[in-house]
Amino acid sequence: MTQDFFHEGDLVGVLTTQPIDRMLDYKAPEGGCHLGAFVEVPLGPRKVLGVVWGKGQGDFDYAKVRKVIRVLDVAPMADEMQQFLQRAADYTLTPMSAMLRLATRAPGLGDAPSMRKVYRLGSETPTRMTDARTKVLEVLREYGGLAFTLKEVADMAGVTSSVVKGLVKLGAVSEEDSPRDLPYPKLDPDYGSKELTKDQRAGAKVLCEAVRSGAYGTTLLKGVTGSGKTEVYLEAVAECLRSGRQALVLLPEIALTSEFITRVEARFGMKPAEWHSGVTMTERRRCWKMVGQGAAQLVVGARSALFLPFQDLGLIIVDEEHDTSYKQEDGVLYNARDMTVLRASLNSAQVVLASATPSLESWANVEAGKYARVTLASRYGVAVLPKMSAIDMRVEDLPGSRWVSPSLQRMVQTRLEKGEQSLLFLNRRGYAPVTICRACGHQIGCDHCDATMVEHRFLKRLMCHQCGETKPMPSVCPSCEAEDKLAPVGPGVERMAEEAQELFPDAKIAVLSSDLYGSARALKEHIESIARGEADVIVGTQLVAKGHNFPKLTLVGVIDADLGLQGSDLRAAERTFQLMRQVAGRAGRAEIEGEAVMQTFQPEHPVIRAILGGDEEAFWAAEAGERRAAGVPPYGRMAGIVLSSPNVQEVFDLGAAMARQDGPLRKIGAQVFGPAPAPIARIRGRHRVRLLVKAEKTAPLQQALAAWAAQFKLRGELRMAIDIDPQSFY
DNA sequence: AGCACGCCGACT
DNA sequence: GTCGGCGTGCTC
Repeated sequence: MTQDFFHEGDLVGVLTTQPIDRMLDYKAPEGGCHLGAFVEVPLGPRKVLGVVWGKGQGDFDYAKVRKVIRVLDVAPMADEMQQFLQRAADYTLTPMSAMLRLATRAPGLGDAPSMRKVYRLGSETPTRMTDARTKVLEVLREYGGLAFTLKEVADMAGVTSSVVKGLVKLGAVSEEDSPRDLPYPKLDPDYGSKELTKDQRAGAKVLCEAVRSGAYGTTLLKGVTGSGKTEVYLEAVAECLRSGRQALVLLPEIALTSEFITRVEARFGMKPAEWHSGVTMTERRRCWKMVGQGAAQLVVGARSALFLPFQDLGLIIVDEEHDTSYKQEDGVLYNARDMTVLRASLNSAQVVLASATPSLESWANVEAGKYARVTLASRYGVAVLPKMSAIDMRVEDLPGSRWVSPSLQRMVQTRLEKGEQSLLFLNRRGYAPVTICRACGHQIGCDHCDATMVEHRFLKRLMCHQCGETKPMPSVCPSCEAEDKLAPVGPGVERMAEEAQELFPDAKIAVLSSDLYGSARALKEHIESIARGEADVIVGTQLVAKGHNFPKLTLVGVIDADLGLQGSDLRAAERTFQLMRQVAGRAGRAEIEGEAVMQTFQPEHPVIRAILGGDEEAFWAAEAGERRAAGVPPYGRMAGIVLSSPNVQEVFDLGAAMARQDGPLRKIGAQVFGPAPAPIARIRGRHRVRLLVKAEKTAPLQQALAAWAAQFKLRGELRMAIDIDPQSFY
């Protein structure tokens, strides 16, 4: 058992938020401190935030050891939280100080609890009554001794604040100091229980029993849109609240929170705590502190809510678990879904991964018996699938620069005439074409990798983004030797929009791509206007799949269904499949029948066939088979290393040196690919180069990566980021 | 992260 | 001489 209290003068090891990747020894302050205490410590000329991580090392010149300045007035970090941060740091190869910064992302933690004046009914009766005074006293009497802020009282009574102040002077209203950070109102698990369908009841029962067990476990909750997943997992939340433990619901997008909060309020009578980048500083601080004191029973938030200081976390819901935004792509690189499972296992908590279209990782974990599974049938009985079919692009008569086949064009035209919406879907955003032969469907691949070559316009060459190999653009197809049939595939959404406008000159075309919007709000407004019908044809990327409801949408045309099938992005087939299923869910809700078509050069490909067949298990089995054969996640492990610098030469030189000196990686049988330009080759003036590392599932990848990276000193402006389990590959 | 220290080129 | 660029190292 580790020591959990330190007396004044004892040596303690403190982890600070400063980027020093080790504990520093301090002397415990007057009155001592607990293990896990949040403290302020002197560091050079500054005072910094830290956590008492354990006993001091005692290996530092004792005369130089300084004393902890003070213990902050917040709950100490729980032992499980310390372990969680340590394990997450080890897994993601993130310095501990950066993990601690993630866990202390609330303003004013060090401040004394801030106070404000509150007002309640006093004991005296004023000698002279006025209408305004009567109003105030009536309102306060009505709320039986509850305290309110000055503004609240004045507003409720419909008087000015000076009336209230006058009553304070007379003693008829009392004025007191009260902490600004108030506990969240109690949620009532039985407040608004809804009548559930038989299916939902069965699912809820399984989840509630798991919660009652008080042990760790993960359950995949699968149900199509409209099957009532939310109601089911809210029952698990209710059960968690009854057991007196805290619950956390993670949502992939801030845009979804306000609607969700409303549903929580309807179910539990009060609003839960909210945590994401959109909440105010004051509210953030309140949330952080109250979560730490156990005075917030339920938190609804974005992925970073996983790092809140829960005292007794019993349940974590990851809604839309397949959503790629759970993977943090800058700063500390972590996958919130995976970290959720880690945190829950350390807390003896339950995890519910909810999705209509689960990720292959989760599917594989169910298959392997690691996760339980609850499947909800559609509320409308048999799941309604839209008509799904393929358009064989090899037989379509299509000019070189066009991507909407005549067949698809006719289908869109039909919808236009009926006043319905069509969506032209591109599997990836930006401009990242594949070179394909229009005669035989052959895609030009890299000779060294299982990846397609990407045309780089400024270089006038083809380049492999896995290994960096380049070759000149061939004039005949390497497979069927047809001349002048090679064409770049994968137009950017902007190019698609142009084509759509030419094909449908009278239609209103809307482009929906995340990189076209400055703010989340502007994007949300645009989505809403499209949903209202202010577009006839939507040209969009992945974004459209994110749970937005377009009631008038009845046709989805996947422009480039092939992109996922050649290893350019290992999750592209999965995403195509998820999109198709989500369209299916939507079509099942609307009264009008939906239809989905995929343009493909490989209609006989097993993945395409599985998607069209509508047989999910067949799709996952086929996809799992491909990934297993390729040794990629979830059957193998990958890591990305991104090097960046304002100096192009510098990054490429280091990248080449790292690829050469791969001893530590070869020791564990891992392979290095690259360097190649990173997915986004230049960000804010910094050139980026990426290496990919592939290893067997059981290989000690992190240690090898650490040893490998340690061989290189980063000087000047050079930066290195290691991304375990990267999401994007293209 | 900051901040001091120190080593080298360019200036008063 | 000495001012100031920033590369290196330290903070308990």
